[in-house]
Amino acid sequence: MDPHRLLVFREIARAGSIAGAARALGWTQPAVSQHLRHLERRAGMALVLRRPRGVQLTEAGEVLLRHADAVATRLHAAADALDALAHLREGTVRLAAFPSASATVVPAAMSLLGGRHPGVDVRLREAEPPEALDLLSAGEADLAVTFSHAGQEPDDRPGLVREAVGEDPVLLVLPRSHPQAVPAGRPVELRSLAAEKWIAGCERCAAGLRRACEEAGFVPDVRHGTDDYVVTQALIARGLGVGLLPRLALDAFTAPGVAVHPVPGLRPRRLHLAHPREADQIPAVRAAVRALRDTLAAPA
Amino acid sequence: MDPHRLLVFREIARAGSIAGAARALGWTQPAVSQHLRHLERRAGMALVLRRPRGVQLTEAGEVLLRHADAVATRLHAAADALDALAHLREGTVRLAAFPSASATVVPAAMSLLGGRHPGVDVRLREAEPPEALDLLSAGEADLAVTFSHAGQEPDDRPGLVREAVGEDPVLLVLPRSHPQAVPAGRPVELRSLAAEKWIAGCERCAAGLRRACEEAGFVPDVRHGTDDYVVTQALIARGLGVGLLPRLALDAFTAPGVAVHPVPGLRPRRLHLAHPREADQIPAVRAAVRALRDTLAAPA
DNA sequence: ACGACCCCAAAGCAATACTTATGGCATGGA
DNA sequence: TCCATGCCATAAGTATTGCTTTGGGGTCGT
Repeated sequence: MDPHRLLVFREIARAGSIAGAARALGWTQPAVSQHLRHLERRAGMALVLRRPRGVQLTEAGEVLLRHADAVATRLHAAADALDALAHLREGTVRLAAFPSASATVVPAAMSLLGGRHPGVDVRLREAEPPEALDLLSAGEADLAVTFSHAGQEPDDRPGLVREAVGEDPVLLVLPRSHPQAVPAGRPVELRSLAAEKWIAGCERCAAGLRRACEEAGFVPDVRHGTDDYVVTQALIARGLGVGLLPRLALDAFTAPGVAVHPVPGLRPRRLHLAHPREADQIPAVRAAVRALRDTLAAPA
Repeated sequence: MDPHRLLVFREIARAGSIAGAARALGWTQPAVSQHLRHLERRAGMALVLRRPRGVQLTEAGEVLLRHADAVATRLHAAADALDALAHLREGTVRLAAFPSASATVVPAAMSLLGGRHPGVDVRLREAEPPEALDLLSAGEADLAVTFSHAGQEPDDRPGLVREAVGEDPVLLVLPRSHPQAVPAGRPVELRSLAAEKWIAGCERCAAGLRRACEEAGFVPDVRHGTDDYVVTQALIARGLGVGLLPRLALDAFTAPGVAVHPVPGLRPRRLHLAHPREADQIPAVRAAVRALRDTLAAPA
């Protein structure tokens, strides 16, 4: 049952004649006539009776017409649904982002996106960069916000593309009672902290810390490790060590008992968006990328 | 939204890969690839993500798939419905027949048809031949049982075809008390009734009567006219006249007070089936024609 | 009786759809 | 590491399909 012919048949029924259908379709009369002939041959019976002023549907024709109408309705519905997705009246983006971004720039970007395209739905899933890329590879996420520390080669995965969207300065976090914590906000050289006990973050952040210390000429004495920046600050506030935290984490939360200081020469971590190579052919994803770009480009 | 491509897309989704869909369809891989490309171009966005082991549907692809499934289901339903009509598991025949046939051969034929094809539904409408042909021309009936009296040219209408299916002898009906009514069933010459009062049937039957009398050498004295054979016999039984009635009418009903006699040389009326020219391309009509033919060919 | 309007059939041409041929990319095993 | 395999895309060629052209028959109005 060729669906194209079915739609032609629908035009015949609507026009009441083959010639009328041809006019409606912008074709010649024999073109429509042939389609009808093929349909009738496949059906094994007459679908219309040829009368002087046009055609009249047989019972089979009436039956077929109902199905043709249903098909046509579905086709229109399909086109409308795609149109809604194309024009961002609908759509879903499954977004994976690391915690400190999920608490800061991502909500801001979601808000921006929601203002631009109210119909687009974002589903956020918190994931550290490696897991986030896993989600992309597995097809369980459409878009990921990731970071990589200075000197680290961000992992490239087949099929995924990465876009640098900004930097996130890494700052020194001291106990408020620390001798170097005054005056507030003064730059502190890393090498002056060679004797401190350190609290490292996640594996990738710990690697970033070690590399920075190595460049400063010492090996850090890492006593504790946690990828939770609230925990890190709690430890620091109690004087159990010092640490490095990116600004996004501190934007999300700064403990009362800690002091934050810039470290001259300490390179920021770089922020990335990642998604499957063809995902920028998905309007909702493209819009989400734009919203995240715009948010990250704007001054904090 | 080209429905053919939509079905190809459905195969892609089912197979999980373009190459798999091509195998399922018996095509080469680029053929399917091109269909998908066209769909995506018209949609304005990606419908699948190309991955090393196949493709993964995007949100738009999932949406489209649902519509494609609905379309495919409808197409199958349409094919099934036509198949049911083609194989006479379903179907309707709108039959028009004149009264005396409606009371005799038509019920018999309907019963025969019902035994052969229980799913086929016959809707009978009683109509004298001219009206029956009108119904055919107007598309309000599919098949008509008509008659024409000897010497009458049966009216041919454009677009309709006629088939002779038998004869119906015309018999003389006398009051039982009539002098010529004994012995029962003896042949009676028409000219011996020249002095009688006559009761005529419908217009066409009255014309048949006049013609028969003319051939017998007299003009009948027509006192009453009715196309109802029960009324006719009631009048005859009361001695208000004599008349001619076809055997089908008498098969349907014979009044107690009348006697029936053959008339030598009186030509029978001819029975016809009529239908639109292409209506024999309708299985249910064809089956009804066969049933009527078989019934009329069989001995009463 | 003619012209207008339906319809069908056959043959020609052009757009579409599929094939062939080739290359890129990712995965898995020798 | 490299080759083999399976996925995909692109480009060009071919063949079918689908539409047009042309010609002819029938019915209905003026």
